[in-house]
Amino acid sequence: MHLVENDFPMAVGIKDVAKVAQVSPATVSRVLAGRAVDPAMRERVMAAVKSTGYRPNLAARRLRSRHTNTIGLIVADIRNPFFTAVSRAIEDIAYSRGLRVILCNTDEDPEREAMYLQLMQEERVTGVVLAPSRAGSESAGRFSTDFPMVLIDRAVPGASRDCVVLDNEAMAAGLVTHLHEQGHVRIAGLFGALSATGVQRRIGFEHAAAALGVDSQALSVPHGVGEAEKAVAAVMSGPCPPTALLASNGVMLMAVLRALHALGLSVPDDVALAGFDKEDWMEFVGGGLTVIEQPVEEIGRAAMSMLFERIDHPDAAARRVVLAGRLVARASSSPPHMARTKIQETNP
Amino acid sequence: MHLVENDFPMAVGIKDVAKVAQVSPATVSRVLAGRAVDPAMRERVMAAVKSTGYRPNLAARRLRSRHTNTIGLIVADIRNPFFTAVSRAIEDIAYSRGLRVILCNTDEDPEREAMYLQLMQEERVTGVVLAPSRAGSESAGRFSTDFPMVLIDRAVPGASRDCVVLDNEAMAAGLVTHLHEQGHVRIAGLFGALSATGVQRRIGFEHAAAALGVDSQALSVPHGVGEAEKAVAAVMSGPCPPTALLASNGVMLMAVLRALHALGLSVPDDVALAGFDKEDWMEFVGGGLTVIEQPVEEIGRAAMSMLFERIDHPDAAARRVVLAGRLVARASSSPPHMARTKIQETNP
DNA sequence: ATTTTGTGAGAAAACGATTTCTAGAGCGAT
DNA sequence: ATCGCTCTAGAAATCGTTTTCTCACAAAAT
Repeated sequence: MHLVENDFPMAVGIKDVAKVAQVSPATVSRVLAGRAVDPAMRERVMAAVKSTGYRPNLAARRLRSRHTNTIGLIVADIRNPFFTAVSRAIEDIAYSRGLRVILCNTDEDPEREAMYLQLMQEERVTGVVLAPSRAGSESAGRFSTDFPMVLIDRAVPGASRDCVVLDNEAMAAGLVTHLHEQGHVRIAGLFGALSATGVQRRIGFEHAAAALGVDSQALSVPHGVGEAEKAVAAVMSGPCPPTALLASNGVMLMAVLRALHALGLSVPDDVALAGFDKEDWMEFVGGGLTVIEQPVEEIGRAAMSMLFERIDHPDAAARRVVLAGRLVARASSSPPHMARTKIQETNP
Repeated sequence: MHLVENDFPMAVGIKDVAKVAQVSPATVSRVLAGRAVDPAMRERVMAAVKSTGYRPNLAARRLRSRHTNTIGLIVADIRNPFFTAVSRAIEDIAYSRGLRVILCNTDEDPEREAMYLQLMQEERVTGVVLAPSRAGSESAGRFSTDFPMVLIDRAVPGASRDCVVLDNEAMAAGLVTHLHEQGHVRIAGLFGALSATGVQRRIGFEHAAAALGVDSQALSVPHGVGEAEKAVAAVMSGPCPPTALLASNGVMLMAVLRALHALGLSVPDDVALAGFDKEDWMEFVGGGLTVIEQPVEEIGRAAMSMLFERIDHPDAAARRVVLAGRLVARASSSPPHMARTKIQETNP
């Protein structure tokens, strides 16, 4: 027995198919594009395609036809489950519409973001969905691109660009209100320093805290391993530590949890915890983590339909879709001092 | 103030640049490709590129040069953190080598997998890294493609194809051995029905259990929400339920956890739990989940270097790289009956 | 019966780059 | 001084399709 030798399929092109089917290349093209041709010829062409194993060369097709049927999807962090969820939604929609997707991951690096945006230009993509980094959102918002683009998750408030975002301020305020209702009056919030989202959530947090008379402390945490841990350690070792912590996204939530774990503090007995982004595992820690769940599918759908409309009407006015999240209240935001209360009941 | 009007950049091509720089298109091409040209001309060309805002058309470039500098990455489930981790590693390597990546997600659907493989053909990709579904791995293993391809994570044992896989049998056996050492003698394992990986882990599980005299029960769980929950409920409600559960991957582990939660059982007090794939949150549940950690970066690196070698030597013999995982032993695999033991110590 | 209209198929142009081919220039060796 | 070699730059061919152009033929309208 020997391996299947490479029979040298020798790059069968449309001309070869045409020769086999005894028609012109143009006719093969027309058959493949599903346009009107004589049924008998169509039959011959289909047979020839099958027998030759012909696969059209997409580069040639795109060059000549001048549309790529490709969209770019540029996200800041593919490991963040929020982005993978949105990506899947977008990908499904795109492929069901016959569009290919180029997925790019910037790792919150504005330079890589710019590089990818330029790549999209060179690919002559039909459109782009972009979750910009903070620095990126400023330039992306300002400068005009050759292709339709919609921003998701993060967007500068001023720039006139299509975007779909969460109502971050309201959601952050909702979280603070919830914690306040649970009896928390000293709350610290940790916000990503690099994303517009983090900034907006911080603003909502601070305003709500001020309005409710909550003693609040907002920290901007740089992107990078260990940063959140340091911040939590600092805030919890103060003279009068907060009774509740708020994290501005799922990754941050994870980092806060690790920091608390390292400090030997448990949720919610020693400190309450709430945040953004719902991930599957969150129902198992701290008796269930209280979070704002984002409508990921809807974000994807909205982004894609905005993109399609933008493609159809390049000169229409920019629109901004603001979606609401859902507060998932669970045990991690329980009232403060429960642990101490219990001890007092038990000890004397 | 009015918006920036679209000034119709009107598709500036290499000829326009050539005209501005007063050289031939060939010279522009050579400058851009970094080949030897008169420094003065190079200067003029660079200036012209900058002033015209020229971006090369990749479709044209690929058509003429006959290489796409693109690799396809086809994974079964992008939401599975294992695949996102491997994807990131591969993406980083590819981009650092000047290759673009097309990321595709098959959702364990052999039909989509075949569709994507065909797409890769049409894109004339330089190579493909594929994590096949079970049905897919059989066909992908058998049939020859026009491009170099390496399989990751899952691979049929017989087929002569490059692949990099975990030593699944040994790792599963290691997990069983570990549980046995902890005193567990009744273990149930849940394995994905659709992946070759699941099958191999099941074999390792069964062999090790038999060798150690462990009372084992192996279940194949179909892909789909709720399937694992049903299986766990069935196995735990039997007359003599196992004292430990083993899950064949991270997603399964999550599902088992949810099922146990629903049944009101806690880990490890009511039942021990261990599995494959290490995710960040796992240190927080059940006192820390015992898992086999896969060397994701190394898998990505190995896959890429195999792919490069395959590209350089298309006719070399197929190779199989088998990597070892690392057992992360934590509290979730604690000895059985600890809860009862504690109660006995405390109560009398 | 003749002109108009419409339709389908082949020939040829075009898409935008890279690569090959060709010619001229520079330079060292005989 | 001539030959031959290397090297650079422009002209032209080329990659594999789709699209436009052209024409023949058939059906509809006058």
